[in-house]
Amino acid sequence: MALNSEEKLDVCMDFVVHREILDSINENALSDDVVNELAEFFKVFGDAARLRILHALSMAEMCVCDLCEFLGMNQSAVSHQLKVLRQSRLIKYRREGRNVYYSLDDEHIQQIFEVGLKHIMEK
Amino acid sequence: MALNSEEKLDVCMDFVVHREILDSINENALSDDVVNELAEFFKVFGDAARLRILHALSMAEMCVCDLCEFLGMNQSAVSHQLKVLRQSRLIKYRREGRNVYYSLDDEHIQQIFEVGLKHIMEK
DNA sequence: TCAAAATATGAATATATGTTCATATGTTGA
DNA sequence: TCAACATATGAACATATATTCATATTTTGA
Repeated sequence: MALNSEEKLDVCMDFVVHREILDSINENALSDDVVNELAEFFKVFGDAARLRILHALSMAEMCVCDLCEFLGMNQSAVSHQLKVLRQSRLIKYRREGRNVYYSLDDEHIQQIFEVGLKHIMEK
Repeated sequence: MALNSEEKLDVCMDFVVHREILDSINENALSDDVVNELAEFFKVFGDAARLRILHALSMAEMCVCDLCEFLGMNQSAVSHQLKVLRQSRLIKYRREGRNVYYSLDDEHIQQIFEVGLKHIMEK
């Protein structure tokens, strides 16, 4: 298990450069499960249409038809994106007659936007 | 420009359901530029390998070879991912002899991780 | 009960993204 | 100057993702 700096590795051509650093980083590494869940979570924010939906819903509950008009996208595309957001548990919905009203279901979304905006503003 | 609730729209089959809400949301909508930049920014976090790189670099400066070993990925794949992170200005590098050392270049990365972790832990 | 509206969804297609392979570039020590 | 190492990168390929199209489901009002 524990390699020392004398052992060969197949990753690079020669020796690993900093064994001590690697050991300490491996100790504190996130589990595969956590990393994969995190990636899935952020992936959802990596699409302009979904961001616009989330941002709109942070201001008001909206039905699908409202969102189609706001986004300028057809109903099917919007519904597909809403499904992605639902499955990531970022939004929730309620039915009222023929309409389905969507709203945010995560109090961190605002923070996510803030951090992202800080990054793009400062750079 | 300003539609009232009597006018037809091609997005849905009939009338927009909530004109007032749409108007106020349109007023506060993010610009296309900002939304696209935000999406590009979050897209970078939407990959497990890049998350692991960022998380590792939050603990220590590392050379490419270290990262290959840590990730169990080949050198080319790692370099390609480092390029993505560089271009998003999330990491910086310095050369020291034959090695190139990478480190974080954005003080918001920690916060991004925290918010993401909160989400996956709570749900 | 039936037609029309609002929404959801599967399949197909187009596009974006990640990895690999081969090779180029930059650096060092002999 | 040259060989070997560390890293970067273009092209090809495989996979993932977004959108469209057609159609299914749910609900309401007549």
